[in-house]
Amino acid sequence: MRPSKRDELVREALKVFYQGGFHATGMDALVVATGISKTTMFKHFSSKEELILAVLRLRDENFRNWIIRRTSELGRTPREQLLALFDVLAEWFAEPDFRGCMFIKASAEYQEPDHPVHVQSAEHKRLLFNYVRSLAIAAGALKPDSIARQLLLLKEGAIVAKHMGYEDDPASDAKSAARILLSQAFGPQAAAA
Amino acid sequence: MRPSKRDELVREALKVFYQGGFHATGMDALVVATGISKTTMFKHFSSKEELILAVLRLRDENFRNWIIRRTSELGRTPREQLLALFDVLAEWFAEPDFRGCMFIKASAEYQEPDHPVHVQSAEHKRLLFNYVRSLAIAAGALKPDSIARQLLLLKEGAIVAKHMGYEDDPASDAKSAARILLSQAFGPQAAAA
DNA sequence: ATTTATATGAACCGATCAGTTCATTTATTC
DNA sequence: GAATAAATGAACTGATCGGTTCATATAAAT
Repeated sequence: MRPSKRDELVREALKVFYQGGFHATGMDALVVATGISKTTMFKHFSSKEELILAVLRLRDENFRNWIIRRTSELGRTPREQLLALFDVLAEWFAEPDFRGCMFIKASAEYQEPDHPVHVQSAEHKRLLFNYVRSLAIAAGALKPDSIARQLLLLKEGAIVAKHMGYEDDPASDAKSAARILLSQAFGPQAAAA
Repeated sequence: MRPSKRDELVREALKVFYQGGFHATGMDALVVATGISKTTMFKHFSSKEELILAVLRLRDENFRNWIIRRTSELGRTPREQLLALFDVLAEWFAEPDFRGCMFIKASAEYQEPDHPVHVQSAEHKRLLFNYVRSLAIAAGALKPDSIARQLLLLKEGAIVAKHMGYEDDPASDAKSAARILLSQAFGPQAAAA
């Protein structure tokens, strides 16, 4: 079995759902957008929800790998990488097709706390937290969990602000706030990054 | 004209949309939930979208007034009120029916930047920013716009984290971060709040 | 009591929803 | 070239979507 059609469907559905939303995008719209027949779609996925879950899995993989790769490229030390998170954010915001965080939007459309889509969206945030915490630990932060949570609050806030469009450069605001928080996270006497 | 039915509809629709989402809540569901006939609904609002806009106007009024009142009650000085923002946030999160920010969710479902629902949701955030900035100015912050934006990034991030359920007490994390940012916002020599 | 405005129920509209059925076609593989 | 598997198009299901029509009923105001 060459799963190319299935993968192609998930890849294209990711784009369409990301731009158009989940409820607002019907399966027939996916047929038009992908050129894949509805029969084939429902042979690979027994429901729209399962397709959405597959899309979210791919998004998590792509997005998290990209974050890890770019922070590694932009920062030499773990502490620099923590700060570089917000430069990566700025790169993302600058993409012409930027439409906010797919997981925030997914959990906004599927609100019930134990809905599979909601649960899986939260899992992405936990995995990202694990990465940021590992950087904080490697950097020698006094309270790595705490600083990781705080930095990620800034990140989520910036994503929301950018997506809603009421702020011009939230990544820059988040970065300057992060710099202050980081300067406190290694003890009062620690040197700057 | 006694506009009681219209107001009653908007008040009830606010609850149902907030709990169930916009696309996922049909007009017939509102008929069941409110007991108001569909004929009457479309006599007051020419479309579902207009009803949603009226709901968002009410939400903005209620929510912003509540924030202003509670911060005033919890903090004596403007600077205390800036910090109290995050105690108000914690109160909100503790409400049993908490379901995140209605405006974040609305702009997640209506993504096009110039869609009326998206535009009006962003306007709510701007109005809230104006209030926080006025507190920062009254408190004598060096860069009131900057600190207001930073504090609001923490607020939005905390709302998202709480709604998605991947963090237990994001309001507390946001508050401790806010304390650090505030301590820098009045100059290196300024006393703590 | 009569006018005027507001609200009602229920049937109805065409469009779209997620999902199914089925006969046919296109590739792979041996 | 026969067998096997994957994909197709198109029609179809029943439910629901936002929104309309219309005749009736319920008020309040004069």
